[in-house]
Amino acid sequence: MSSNKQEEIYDAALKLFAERGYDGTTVPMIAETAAVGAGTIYRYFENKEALVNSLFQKVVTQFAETIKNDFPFSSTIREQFRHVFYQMVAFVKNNAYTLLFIDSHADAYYLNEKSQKEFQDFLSFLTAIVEEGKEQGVVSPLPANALICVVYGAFVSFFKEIQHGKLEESPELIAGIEKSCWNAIRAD
Amino acid sequence: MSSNKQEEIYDAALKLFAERGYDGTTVPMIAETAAVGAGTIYRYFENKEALVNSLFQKVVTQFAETIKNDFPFSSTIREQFRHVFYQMVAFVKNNAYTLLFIDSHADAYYLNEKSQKEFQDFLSFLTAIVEEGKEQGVVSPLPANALICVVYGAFVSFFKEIQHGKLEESPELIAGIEKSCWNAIRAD
Amino acid sequence: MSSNKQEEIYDAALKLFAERGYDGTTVPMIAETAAVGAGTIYRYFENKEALVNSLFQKVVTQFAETIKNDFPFSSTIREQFRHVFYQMVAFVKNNAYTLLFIDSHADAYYLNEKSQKEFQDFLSFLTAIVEEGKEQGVVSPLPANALICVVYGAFVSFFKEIQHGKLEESPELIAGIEKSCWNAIRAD
Amino acid sequence: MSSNKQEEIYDAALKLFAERGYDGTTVPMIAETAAVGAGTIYRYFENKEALVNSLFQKVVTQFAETIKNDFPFSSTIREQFRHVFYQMVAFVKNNAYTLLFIDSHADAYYLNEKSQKEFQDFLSFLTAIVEEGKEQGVVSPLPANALICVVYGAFVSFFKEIQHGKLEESPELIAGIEKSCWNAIRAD
DNA sequence: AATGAATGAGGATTCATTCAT
DNA sequence: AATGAATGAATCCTCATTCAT
Repeated sequence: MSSNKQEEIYDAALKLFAERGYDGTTVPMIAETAAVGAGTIYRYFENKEALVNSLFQKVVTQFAETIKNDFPFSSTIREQFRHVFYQMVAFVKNNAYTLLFIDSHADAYYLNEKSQKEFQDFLSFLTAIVEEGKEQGVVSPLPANALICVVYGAFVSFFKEIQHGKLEESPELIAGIEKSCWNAIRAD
Repeated sequence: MSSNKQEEIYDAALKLFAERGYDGTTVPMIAETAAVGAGTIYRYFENKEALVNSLFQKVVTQFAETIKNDFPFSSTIREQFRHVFYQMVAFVKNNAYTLLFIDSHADAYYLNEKSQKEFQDFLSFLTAIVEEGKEQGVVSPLPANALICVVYGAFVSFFKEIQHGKLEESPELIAGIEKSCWNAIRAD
Repeated sequence: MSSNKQEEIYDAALKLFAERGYDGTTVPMIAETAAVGAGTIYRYFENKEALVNSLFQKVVTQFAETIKNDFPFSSTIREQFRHVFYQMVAFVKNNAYTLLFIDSHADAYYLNEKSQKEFQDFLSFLTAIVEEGKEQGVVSPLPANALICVVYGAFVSFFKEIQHGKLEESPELIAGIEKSCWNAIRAD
Repeated sequence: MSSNKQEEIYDAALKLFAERGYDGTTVPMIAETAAVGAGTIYRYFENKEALVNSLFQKVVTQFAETIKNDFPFSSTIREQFRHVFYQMVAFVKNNAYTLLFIDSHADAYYLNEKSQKEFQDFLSFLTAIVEEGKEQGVVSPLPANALICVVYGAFVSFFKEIQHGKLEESPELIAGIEKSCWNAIRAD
C-alpha cells in the first residue's frame, strides 16, 4: 500500500506544477502544501526532477486508464469517439489539475524518455481509433496524428477555459463541443 | 527607433522562454544567447518580470496585427475564417517560437493586467467574427469564446506537432486542417 | 559486558572516520556499515561528537595498552625502544584503521579535553622512556617530545605507505625502519 | 595577473582546510574569512571540490619549487639533504598552514588524479636524491620511498608540534632535528 | 531495545540584480 | 551605453537527531 505522505506529496506537486510550472514551484512550496517536511520529499523521490517524472507517468497512466475504461470495442467509431470524449470530461471534472499539468509539461526538457513514451502510448491508443475510422471512411483522410492533436488541442483549450471560469459548464455545452470535435475529424 | 541590442534581447528571450519557460530561463542565459552582457538587459528592462511582460505584449500585438492585416471585412464569414487561419499559418512559419511562447505563457502568474488584456483583446477580435457568423447562422450557436478556444487550441496543438517535427507540413495538410477547424465551428 | 551492536558501531565508525574523516562521514553511513538502524547509534552515544570522542579514547587506550604490554622495564633503552616499535607494528597489523584514525584525528577541533589528555598520556609514556635514555646518555640530548614526535611521525608515515600498498612489508624492511628510527634519536 | 579576490579565497581556504579539514569547512566560512560573498567563490572555482584540488596543486607546486630553489646539484648528498631540510624549514615558517594542509589532505578521497600526481612528482624529486645517495653508499640501502616517508613524516610531525606551540623553535633545535633525520637514513 | 520514517536546520550552489569601470 | 565581476537571497538537497512503532 502506498504511503499517505507520498500521496500528499503527489497531490501538492500536481496542483503547484499545474499552476506555476515546474521551475516556478519550489520544493519547500510542495512540502508546505503537502504538510510534510522538506526532507521528507527526498525520502520518496530522488530529487525534484524524479518527482516530476514520476508524477507525470502516474497521471498519464491514470488518464489513459480512465479513457480505456469500459471502452466499447464493438460500437461504431462515432460511439467510440463519444465514449472517449465523455470519459475525458469525467476525468477532468474529478482531476482538475491533471489535464493542466499534463498539457503544460508534455514537452518539457526535464522529462525523461520513459515519461515521454508513456504519453506517446496514450496518444497511440487514440490514433488507433482514428485509423480505424479512416479505414471505415467515416473519418477524414488526413494523417491520424494531425487529427488527434486537433481534437486533443481543442479539448484541452476548452477545459482550460472552463477551469479558469471563463466558460460555464453545462451538459448542452459539453454535448455541443463533443459534436464540434467530431465534426473536426469526420469525413465529409 | 529601438536599439539593436533590445531586439536581440527580445529574440533571445522569446526563444528561451518558448523552449524552457519563464522560470526555467535565467537572465545570464538570455544575455549569452543575445550576445550582450547581463547588465545590459537591465538597461532596457526593469527586471526579468518586466521583460517577459513587455515581450508578451509585443508578440501578441504583432500576432494580432498580422491577423488583422488585409482583413477582408466585406467577405463572407467563411472567407474571413480562412483568411485568419492562413494569416496565422504565415505568421507561425516566420515566427517559430512566438506561438509556443504565447501559448505557454498566456495563463502565467507573472503576467500583469496589461499583458492579460492584450491577449484578451486579440481573442475578442476573433470572437467578433464568430459572433457575426452566429448571427448569420453559418456558425454553430455555441458560446463564441468556446468556439474560439476550440479552434485556437486545435491550431496551436497542430503547429506544435509540426514544430516538433512529428508532422510534415504541406499545402494539402494545411488546407485539410483549415477545413477541419471550420467544420468544428460551422452550423450544421 | 558491552553490547555487540556497540562494538559494530565502533568498528564501522573507526573504518569510516579513518577513510573519510569525521565530517566526511555521516551517521547513516556508520549505521549502514554497522548494519544497525540509524537510531540505534543514539542509544549508545549521545551524538556524533560523543561517538568520535568515545572511539578516540577507546582506541588510544588500546594502543597504549598494547605497547605497554610485556614492557621490558629492566632491559636497556635500546631494547625498550625495539619492544615499543615491534608492539606498534603488531598492533597496526591487527588494527589497520586505528593508526590512520588516531593520527588524522589527534588534533581535531571536536575532540574534548579527555580525549586530548588520553593521547598526551600515551605520548608521555613514550617520553619517559626517551628521558631515561637521555639520562643514560644513549639518546640524543634534544627535547624528548621532539624526539618522540620524530619517531612517531616517521612510523605513522611509513605505515600509511604500507597500508596504501605503496610499500611492501617484510621483516627485513621493518627491521631496517626500526633501526632508522633508533638512529634518528640515539646519541652520536 | 591573478585577481586579488582569488588570492584571498585561496588564503582563507588554506587556513580553514588546514584547521578543520575539507568537510569541516563550509563555503560560507571560506567566504567570510576571505571577506567575499559566497557566490564569488563560484566565479573562480567550479565548486568546493575544484577549489580544494586547485589549492592543493598550487601549494604543492609552491612547496616543490621552494625546495628545488638554489638546489646544490654539485654538492654532496649530505649537503643536498641539508639544503632540502632548511628550504622546508624556511617554507614552513612563511607558510604556516601549507604543510598542515598538504599533509592532512594528501590521501583524501576528493583529490583528483592531477592533484595526486602533483604530490607524487614532488616526492619523486626527493626520492631521486635518496637514490643517488644509495648509489654512493652514503644512504641506507632500504627502499628510497620508505626512507623518504620516514624523513617526511618526521619533519611534518615535528613542525606540527612547533605550530601547536608544544615545542619552541630554535636554530639549535632545528639543527638537531636535521641531524636526526639524516641519521635516520644515512648508511651505517 | 531497535528501528527507520520524519524533520528542519544548515550546507552547496545558483541567479536576479547592482555597480564600478 | 555596455559590461561582467560581485553579491547574497533563495534554491535544491543532506544529514544529525528525534520519536512513534
